[in-house]
Amino acid sequence: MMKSNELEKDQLYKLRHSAAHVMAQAVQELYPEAKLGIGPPIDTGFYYDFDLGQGEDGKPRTFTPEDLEAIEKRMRQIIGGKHTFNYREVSADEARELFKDQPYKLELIDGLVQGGIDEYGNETDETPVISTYRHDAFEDLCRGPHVEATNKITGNAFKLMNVAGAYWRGDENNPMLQRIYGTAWRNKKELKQHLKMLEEAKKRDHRKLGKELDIFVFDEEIGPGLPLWLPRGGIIIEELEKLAKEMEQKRGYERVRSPHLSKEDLFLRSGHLPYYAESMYPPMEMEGVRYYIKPMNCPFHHKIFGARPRSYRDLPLRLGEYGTCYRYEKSGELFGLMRVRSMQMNDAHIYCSEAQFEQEFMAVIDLYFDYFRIFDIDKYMMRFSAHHKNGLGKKYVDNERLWLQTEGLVRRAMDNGGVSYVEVPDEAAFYGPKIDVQVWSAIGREFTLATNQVDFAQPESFELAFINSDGQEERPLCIHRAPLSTHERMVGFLLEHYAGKFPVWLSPDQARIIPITEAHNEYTLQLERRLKEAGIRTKADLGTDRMNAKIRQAQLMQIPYMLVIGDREVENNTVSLRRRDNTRQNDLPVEEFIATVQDRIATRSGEL
RNA sequence: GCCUACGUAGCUCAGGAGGUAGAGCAACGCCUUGGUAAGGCGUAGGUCGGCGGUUCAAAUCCGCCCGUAGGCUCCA
Repeated sequence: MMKSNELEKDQLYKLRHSAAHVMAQAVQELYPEAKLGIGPPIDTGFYYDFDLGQGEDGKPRTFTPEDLEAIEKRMRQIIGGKHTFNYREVSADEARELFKDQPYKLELIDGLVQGGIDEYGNETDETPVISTYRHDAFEDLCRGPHVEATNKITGNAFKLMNVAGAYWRGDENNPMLQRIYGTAWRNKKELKQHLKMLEEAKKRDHRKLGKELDIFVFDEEIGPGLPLWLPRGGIIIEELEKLAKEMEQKRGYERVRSPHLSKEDLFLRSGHLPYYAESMYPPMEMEGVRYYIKPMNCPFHHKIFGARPRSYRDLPLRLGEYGTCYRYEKSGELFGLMRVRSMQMNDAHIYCSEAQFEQEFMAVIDLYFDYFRIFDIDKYMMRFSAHHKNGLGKKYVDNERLWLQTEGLVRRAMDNGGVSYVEVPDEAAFYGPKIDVQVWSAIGREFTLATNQVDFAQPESFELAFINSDGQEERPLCIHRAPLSTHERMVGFLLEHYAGKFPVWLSPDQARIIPITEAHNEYTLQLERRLKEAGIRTKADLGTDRMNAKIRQAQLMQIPYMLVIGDREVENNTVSLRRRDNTRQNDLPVEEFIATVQDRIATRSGEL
């Protein structure tokens, strides 16, 4: 028996799917030339893809926002018609006749007939049944389910949101269709709630907060995807790096450094040029030699491993570096700090024997959990990204045996460690499988934050070896890992995660001292000096604004501690503490305040 | 890269169906000496993203380019 929330989800699903059909009918009436793609329900609504053919200028015709209004209006009329949804099964020939003017539908029918391909182009084991749903004069190839009749869709609880181009079957070599996204809910109140939620999410968008809190900027003249870190952002990065160094030092990592570019030969050997060239900045040539800027640090670390003979006694060798990498992401793929072209990675490579693999791999997973605790992260998903055999020799190193073997190693390690994960095919790196930590941005987009990857390919390309206890040469495995992601993505994520309210240890400004009148300036400056000496990032606000205005500014910048200084404080050598959560503590001895804050910082506490 | 939309002062945004622009905040100056989220007055600040075209005249119309947003593709 279904749980009630699943049942509701199912009803919503049917409602949204039905709304997609109604939209397709409306579009077809308004644009008789339109060819239909697919139109499934999604998380908050539905979409449908259309091919509108060519306009008079010979270019593909597209929708404009005004078109959406007309479509929405017609949809309401159809909904009001209370047409029932009728299911029927048809033979392949009937289906082909029915959709003879719909090339995309014919392609779908072929997929069904041949079996093994569903409407998204993915493989399926299901027995093909060709079915349609009809309401009013509109019949669509569809396996349902649907609501009983169009009036189950609430006329004022859906909204067409936007138009987007989308490639047929998600392949950029296919024609681009016009996709209309809609959102649909049970009632008007739910729709309003959803729209309000979208507004709220915008407020914690890291791009907005980054601007408001002076964390980073982009400059047109420098280039897209190349962020500038402002002093306040720089502090956050310094703190993250400090954390990483502490954690890695305790776990036996050694720090190395490597150049930002290298001769072409290195990336040919590593496999980056064969598999990854599209994402690399083009080469520069000097004295007849081609150089590339590095998209990853691994080849350099492999060279460090190989710089001298290695014994099994050296293993595991853990080489860490906050390396700066550059990747040419396509212009449309850039997204604030979450997807950039210059990035500094919390990178390390662990070289170990196969016997050591499980322990080393799980030590990295444990490190993840340590970080999650520090940052109070509980909404994430571990994704086991495996290869797909169709990509062998294209996006993946062509050695199926080693793929299956290393994937088995990862699966066993995770299962033995009792760590839950979702296995997803065709998401691996070109050199091996990985465990990615998936998180979601404020507006709901999914990102890989951290990653833990096995590499069976590059140790071989670099002919890496160590002498085992039997005196024989043995090939090490390499683990690539970046638990703190890149500085860019991590700060972007943390901005949204904390909604700008960083814990004290990460806050760019930890304390702001606010004198009530000029008469208190001297004590204020004295206090500023004391706090700074105590290692607390402090600024005295001696500006000409009134105290209230200064407090407001400090609040808006999410500064954890505001110290208001007046006659009482000067006289008693105390502070009047206002925390950013608006809790107060008056007549607090300075030493006591300092001790508390120092403790919060030292323990990286989340408490104010 | 592709589809759609947007781009006016440091920031948030008005305005403009062709006649070289306006507010609030921020900045600066003066007044105000004020106990926990904006005290008052004033000054300065923009060839309206860039380059071309149409026009007597372009911020406004057209084209191209750059950047940004929401998607598609791709991805740490």
